[in-house]
Amino acid sequence: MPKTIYDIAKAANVSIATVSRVFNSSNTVKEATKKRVLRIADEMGYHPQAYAQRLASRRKNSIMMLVPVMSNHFFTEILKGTQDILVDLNIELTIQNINQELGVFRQVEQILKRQWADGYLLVSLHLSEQELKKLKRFNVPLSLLDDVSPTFDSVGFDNVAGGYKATTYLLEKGYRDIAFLSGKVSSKPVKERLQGYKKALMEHQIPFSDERIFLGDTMDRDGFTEKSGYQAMLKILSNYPVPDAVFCSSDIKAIGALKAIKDLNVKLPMVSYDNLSISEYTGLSTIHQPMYEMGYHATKHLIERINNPEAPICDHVHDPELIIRSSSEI
Amino acid sequence: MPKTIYDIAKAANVSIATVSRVFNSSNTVKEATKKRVLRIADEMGYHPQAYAQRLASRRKNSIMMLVPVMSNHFFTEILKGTQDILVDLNIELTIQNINQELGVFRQVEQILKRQWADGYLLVSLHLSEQELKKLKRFNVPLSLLDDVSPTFDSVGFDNVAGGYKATTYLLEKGYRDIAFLSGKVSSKPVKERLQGYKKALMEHQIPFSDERIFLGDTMDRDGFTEKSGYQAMLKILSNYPVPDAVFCSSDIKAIGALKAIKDLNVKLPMVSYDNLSISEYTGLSTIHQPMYEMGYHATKHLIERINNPEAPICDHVHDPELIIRSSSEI
DNA sequence: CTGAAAGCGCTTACAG
DNA sequence: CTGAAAGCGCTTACAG
Repeated sequence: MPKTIYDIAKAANVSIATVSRVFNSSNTVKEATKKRVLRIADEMGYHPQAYAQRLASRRKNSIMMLVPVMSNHFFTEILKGTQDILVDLNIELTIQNINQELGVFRQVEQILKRQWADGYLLVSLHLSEQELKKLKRFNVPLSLLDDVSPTFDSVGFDNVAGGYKATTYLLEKGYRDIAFLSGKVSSKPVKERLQGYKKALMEHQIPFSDERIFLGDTMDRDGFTEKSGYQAMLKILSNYPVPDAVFCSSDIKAIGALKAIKDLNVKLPMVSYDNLSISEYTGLSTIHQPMYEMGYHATKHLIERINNPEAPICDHVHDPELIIRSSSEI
Repeated sequence: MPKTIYDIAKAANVSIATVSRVFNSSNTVKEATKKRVLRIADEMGYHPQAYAQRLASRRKNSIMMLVPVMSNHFFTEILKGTQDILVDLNIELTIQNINQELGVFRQVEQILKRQWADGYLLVSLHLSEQELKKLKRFNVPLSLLDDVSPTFDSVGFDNVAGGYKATTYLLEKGYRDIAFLSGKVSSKPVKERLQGYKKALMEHQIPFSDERIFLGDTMDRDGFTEKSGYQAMLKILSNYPVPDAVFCSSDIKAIGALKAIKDLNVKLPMVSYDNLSISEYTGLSTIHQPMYEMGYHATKHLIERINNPEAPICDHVHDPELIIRSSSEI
């Protein structure tokens, strides 16, 4: 049987209040008593139960991160930024995986209701503005990461600008027939990147055509997989006329696409999106997103919001940066 | 202010016991009452608080996964296996990140003491046998993943066999001077893979030499990074004589190594380890580990252990499988 | 089918 | 510096 505060109190010959004070590092406890209690607690393997503690204190000292883990590297970087803030403040972080197939909004709502944490970090969840407004009623600090919204604090990317930058680069190199290697079309970032692509075309007086959007057949993880990129590139290369450059919606897809290009032994310049750490080693020209900084800022905003619920809402939009490596230089 | 069970009880004109029963889907509540309570609760945005609920019921219905998130793809696959079991059983999963720089054992101990969950899944933590024994005293269900131990249920890989298989393949192709591209030498999987490498050499009467072990300079994430692989391969290629084949301790390192090979425009056959999903698209010959299955089995064992603490300890060791692609075929 | 009441393991004014 | 006691928001025999 696990030990309780009563067991420790009895063994140390003090009241439970004293034991509690020791564990909450109150400095009103005599040094000798403190030491004794700590020793006995250690011997008996005791530590206050998280649940009881949080119920009684009504403080949670914890924030929760909701993520669709699909985003691998992306997520790891964000996590580093988050942890760098939290460690100093001694705030606990719990990660909850959101299953994209099971109704994202309902899962979020369920979690908020249960009052696990002092605040929540919603990563890449892309809820609609309407859904976000509904979450307001829980009246709980909440920060969006990889998203922008007037409803909550948010730290996002300008995906439109990213798509625009990537496409413009290819246009300025003289390519006219640029394909868009898309992810799942309903995905918010994909839509925005496409929008930037269109804008760039328009500025160069190149008509946009639906037929220049290519998709893989596999659509798990919003189509952000190597396989899906491979399939789409196969389609691009079997098209007539073959486009003379490609803007690819993600690095992971680009890795798959690169293989198709290699397998068919052709050349096709490509710029993609994300700048994962493998991208540097596979020579991808790509749009970089400062993920660490995002994690850092979003977490910071959340903490500030917890401490001051009435502060004006703030949103950060990080500018995308184009990084040129070999994939775009034929 | 968040609503409590009292608010709902009052609004619905029932006792708090009835409200509680509704949320615990007891079937002793009259259908009409149930509906009314549910409607009112929904209107008021009420749901039982996790903390209070778990304290009162002494059931947690939740398991916790402890991971050093360093392992990207690896982890994602495992998570899928875990979730596929948990969803059906309606058990909650909490993910806790373990910081490898902050004393793994102490963090684990701390978490176990706080009694968050009914059981814990320790992923790739590689605690020593001695440390594991110390955890016994918490008397809590615990399953190891990517580890083997007689002390707890475990699902691991035979890293020695994997290293042996990879090296033997290269030996049988006729290569005699095979380098080992290592990760951090203190890492348990690295040690074991090295052991398999040595065993294979010995069987072919090839003397082992420390000078054939190459390391990168960057050692974050136990040296499992592209950068570290790149650095190490640069060393290999500047060595005289240049080895005629390489066994690389991880796919991520191999991606970096591949770039070095390409940059210097040489050829060097290589087999690596992990079979990440990018490996298929970058042509890595590698050792495959069935990660999904592992997640699945480890979770299953944990649930069984929770239901039957006295069952005999069981451990699964998954056999590694060699997958040949282009990187080893010059 | 429903309610009154004890209890889960803590924290924290309050009093000394 | 320490203790007695109320309370955090729930669940669950027990009784009806």
